[in-house]
Amino acid sequence: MSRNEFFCDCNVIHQEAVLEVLQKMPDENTFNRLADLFKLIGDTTRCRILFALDQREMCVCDLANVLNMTKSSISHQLAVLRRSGVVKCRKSGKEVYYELDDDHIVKLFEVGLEHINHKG
Amino acid sequence: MSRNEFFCDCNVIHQEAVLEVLQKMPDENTFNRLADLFKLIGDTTRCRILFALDQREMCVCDLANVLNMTKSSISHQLAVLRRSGVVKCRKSGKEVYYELDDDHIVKLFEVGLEHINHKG
DNA sequence: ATTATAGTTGAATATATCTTCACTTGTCAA
DNA sequence: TTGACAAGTGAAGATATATTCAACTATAAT
Repeated sequence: MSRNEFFCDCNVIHQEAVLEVLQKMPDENTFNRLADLFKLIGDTTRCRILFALDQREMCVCDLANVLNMTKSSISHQLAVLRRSGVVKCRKSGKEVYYELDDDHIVKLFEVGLEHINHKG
Repeated sequence: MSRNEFFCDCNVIHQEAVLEVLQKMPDENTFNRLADLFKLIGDTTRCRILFALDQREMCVCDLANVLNMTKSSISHQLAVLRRSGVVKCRKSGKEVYYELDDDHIVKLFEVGLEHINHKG
């Protein structure tokens, strides 16, 4: 096989391996959404927000105190989480209360914690 | 309660909620490691590499062809994955074969895929 | 030995993203 | 109606990170 049949800057070592795996690979969109999901929880601040909201519903000010960060910073991150559909909110007077809106997030945390407790 | 007992730029709305959640929160190190884990798989390229390696062991050149990217780019990302202990490699002649070295990664993928299939 | 190739690596550029700051909005209380 | 405060937001600055490019190493084949 010549290198030009594939799109990399090298020769193909194992053609059948490449083709076999290519067939099994999900499409680009799936990977983008998967990576976006993990990127979403791949930030210390958002991790802590989600963990806190898994304990109980909280308003922005409470979260700011729990995380020891400014309301503005928390609010920006909550907007990200809201847009991604992993948290939802309800307004009550001047306050806005947030809670988790996704069971999978908790599962991901559990598996993630297993991982880091298992490793050094 | 005065605002100065807490560290945020606002008053505390629900003191007991804050204290209760604070008690349940893991320490900083745990969140850093958790976020780092998710950040690790929160990248399209690394997602695809890990997915491919979950199908079978592959060398760098094969991976480059599967992902349609340069060897250099793949190699950089493999170094990241190696340092984090989620892949391991063995050398054979001129080639270096990589494989998954972490069961949790596959579990995380499964839960992640459930999530994105469940949502729109 | 020389050449070709698989793989790694450092530096640089480009891009994404997190926090801060200043301002705005909406709601409650006086 | 005015003041206070919770929350949201756009812009800016700072930081992190992904890919490219150009060496460089190591191995195999001639």
